[in-house]
Amino acid sequence: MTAISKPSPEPEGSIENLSRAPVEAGLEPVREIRVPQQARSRRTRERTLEAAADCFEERGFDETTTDEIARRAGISVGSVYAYFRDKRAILLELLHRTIAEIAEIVEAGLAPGAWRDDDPRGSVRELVGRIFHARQHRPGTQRILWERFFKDPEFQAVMESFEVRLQGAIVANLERLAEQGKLRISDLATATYLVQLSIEWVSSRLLLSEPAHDVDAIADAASDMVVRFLFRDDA
Amino acid sequence: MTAISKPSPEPEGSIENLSRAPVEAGLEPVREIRVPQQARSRRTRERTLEAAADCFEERGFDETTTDEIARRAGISVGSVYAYFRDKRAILLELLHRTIAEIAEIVEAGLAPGAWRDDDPRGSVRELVGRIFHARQHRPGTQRILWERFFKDPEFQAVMESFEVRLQGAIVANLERLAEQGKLRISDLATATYLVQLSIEWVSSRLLLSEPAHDVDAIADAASDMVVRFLFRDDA
Amino acid sequence: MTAISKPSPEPEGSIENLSRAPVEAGLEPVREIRVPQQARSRRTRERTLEAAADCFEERGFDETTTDEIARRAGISVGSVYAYFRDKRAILLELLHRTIAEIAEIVEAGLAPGAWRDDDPRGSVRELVGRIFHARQHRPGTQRILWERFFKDPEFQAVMESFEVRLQGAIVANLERLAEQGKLRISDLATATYLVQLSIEWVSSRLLLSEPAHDVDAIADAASDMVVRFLFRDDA
Amino acid sequence: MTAISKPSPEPEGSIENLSRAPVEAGLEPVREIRVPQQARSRRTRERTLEAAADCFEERGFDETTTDEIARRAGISVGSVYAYFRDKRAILLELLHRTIAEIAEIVEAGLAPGAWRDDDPRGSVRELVGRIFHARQHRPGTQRILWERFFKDPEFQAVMESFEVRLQGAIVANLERLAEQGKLRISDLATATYLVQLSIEWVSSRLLLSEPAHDVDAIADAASDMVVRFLFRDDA
DNA sequence: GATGAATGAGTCTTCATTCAT
DNA sequence: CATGAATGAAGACTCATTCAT
Repeated sequence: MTAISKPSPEPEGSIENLSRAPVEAGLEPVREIRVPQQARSRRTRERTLEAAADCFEERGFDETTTDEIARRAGISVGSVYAYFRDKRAILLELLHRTIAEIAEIVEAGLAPGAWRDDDPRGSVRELVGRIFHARQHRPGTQRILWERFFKDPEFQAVMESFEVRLQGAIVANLERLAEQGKLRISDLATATYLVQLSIEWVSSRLLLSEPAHDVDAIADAASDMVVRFLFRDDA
Repeated sequence: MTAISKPSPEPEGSIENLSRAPVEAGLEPVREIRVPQQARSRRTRERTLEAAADCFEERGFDETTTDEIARRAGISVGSVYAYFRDKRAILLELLHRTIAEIAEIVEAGLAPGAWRDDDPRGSVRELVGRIFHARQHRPGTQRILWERFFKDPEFQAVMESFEVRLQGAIVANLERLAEQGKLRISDLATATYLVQLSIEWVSSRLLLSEPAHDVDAIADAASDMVVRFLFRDDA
Repeated sequence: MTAISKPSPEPEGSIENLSRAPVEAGLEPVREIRVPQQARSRRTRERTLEAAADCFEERGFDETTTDEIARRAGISVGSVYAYFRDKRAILLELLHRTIAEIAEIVEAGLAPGAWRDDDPRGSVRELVGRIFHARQHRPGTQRILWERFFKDPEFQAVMESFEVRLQGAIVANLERLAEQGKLRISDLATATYLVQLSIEWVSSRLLLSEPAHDVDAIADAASDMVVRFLFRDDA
Repeated sequence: MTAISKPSPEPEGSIENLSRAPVEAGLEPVREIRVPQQARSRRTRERTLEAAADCFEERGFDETTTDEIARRAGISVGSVYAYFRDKRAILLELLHRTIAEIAEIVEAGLAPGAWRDDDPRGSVRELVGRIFHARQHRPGTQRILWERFFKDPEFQAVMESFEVRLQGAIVANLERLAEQGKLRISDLATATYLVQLSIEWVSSRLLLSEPAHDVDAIADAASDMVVRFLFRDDA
């Protein structure tokens, strides 16, 4: 069984620490996690994250040992544990970074400049393109993150919170179109939920597949699906 | 679509931790896996599978020990290993069974009797309903299976091969409608791929969520999405 | 820091194992501790205890690794952990056994047959002799146990409960002598507390010392101290 | 009595885990331990000792990390190692200080002014009172020191050397009383050994106990025990 | 002088799997 | 056939100590 720490919020008390002074219960050790201030520190922390991402992608999360991460980062295990509570915390940070990167790419397609109310079709197509593009970034890491999604509530929560935010941004644009009478659907939230999950999943599955698929054709078709679902034909 | 049909016997190199078998390749230990003939044997094997499914759902695959499975099944570890090559083989069989159950439910909706060319909308809605229904069966196990899907190529292959079969069945029906000029799309394979993945994912995500969603409303909307994507308005 | 598990009564939940399925909190793994029924089992467990006692005496508790214990017992670490929750549990059992052995020797000196009301001096001297004798058994182990006494409340509690029992047995004899007017003290409990602690400590310290002391002379003197404290001169 | 005066510098072979110093004997690393001259240095060293004492009392010696000590003292780990060879050296200094404090209190009761040959009973009672009082100082630290006493020969040696000195001081007083024919015992050394150990132990055990005991009553009884053991009734 | 980043050997414990009884 | 005792490789994590800055 691989050692996995509990989702972060809770204090470490209930885990590991085997090492509990029987004499004085209640006082937890509270290992300090170093917050890098100097350049050397920051560099070490960064190298750890990169090395971990590489290892996770190559061998998987459970199959990667902290020793391997350290070796690959060219540092010692001790240093890994100076910056991260445990192995899971490293992946959790990779999740946050990955989502931030995806969000930046995708949400740019929903901003006023990018989204054009007068060309919903084009806007949808571009958004789909952005999502597909974002999912091509660090596919190995994204695979690991999906795997954790089903195992670890905190990972699930983080991903869902991003999805919700994204759906919110989409609904905001749709609401304007609704006022213009261009929409075919009335329950914007449900429709957006469906559309967002569908596009997300198709793009995620593409990154798992052998590159046999014609990604552009699929993006085109996906846009068609979304457009026909949401918009009146004369929109 | 990738559908690696890697025959079971080979140990999965990339899936460590699942079998700490001797490293020497070639000379397989050749432990005989019992194929139960008598009723009592079959019953024992069955109990083991049920016990394993319960354990996996409660604690997860990695977190379940073979001892727990044996204890829950009321047998000894040794007996577990008499019927299954290893722990992973148990989950693999659960995967096959789960897919068989889902397939039975879903493919019934594609059979001549159930699918009505004169009512594509209704047929789609019923199919969606069947998929949603199928995914509600043993949601815990399905969660575990998705988790493995991202870790283990064989699990991925098995699932994809079901998807391909399902898509084939859908395409078969669509082809008739295409001949009748009722379809809006031309690339049936791609469209079906999109539709199948989307519906599958939405239904899978519903089983992970708190039961806050209005499943019927989502099924309705999902049907709308599919119908508008595939069919001419006058179909 | 050496890993020490919490005193046994509490469930393992708050400790170690790291390995907690994040998905389903609350369900603890509960490693089964094997209760040996067959002869082979019992023998393995016994060998483990002996090996552990030897190791602890030679190197100390913290300095002994479970691997060393296993190696010395001629078994594998896994087997050690099959019979004992953790390293501390082994020492705890050694504590219980040691106390049982000491108790048997010492309490025999307080039984009706051994204790003679008509010869309090002789009875005290014999009791002191028994205590000194008992403390010479496995002195290395007793040293380790004293060390734990100051670190671990459960060890302290076990030892104190033996002391209390012993004091009770002494008081029972003194009460008869009190009725016969032979005692010089009135607060039997306090006097017994003093006497028991003093003799115990002197005998414990002797086992730590180089064998330079004249144990018999000290036992004689200790008896004198106790007798003069408790009994009238004409008793 | 054994009083091994092992000079500090040598690393204690049997006390592992206290110094993971290079194994090569002979070529000592010769890290300079700073002897503070200036007031600020002395203050820093002092703060470190206080911080360490606090930590040790709260969590125990093994459970306290040098980082914790440094943090609590408001300095860096490096500085701790500038003033102390290692963690053990800190506790060793606390031992010396504690003993010095106890000695001051107790030996004052044996000085000509305090000890009154014409009132042995009162003098004994006062001495017992002083010992009990001394043991109430920093009980947490004293608990840690007792724990080390059983683990570390140097700690044992230091404590025993104090005991020997104390016993010497007691014997010096008793010898005068012996000349006055007031003593009941002839082997002063043995008797003093017994008495010193007994009182020491009773007072030490009181500091471990819940404060349920009537300390004064116990001190009274302990004095009675000693007096009746040592002195003629008409003394 | 002081700092605190880095080191890495060392330990406990787990659990899939085997095989003697 | 079933049992369950035994195996032992493997891995996460700690922390005393050093030393470059």
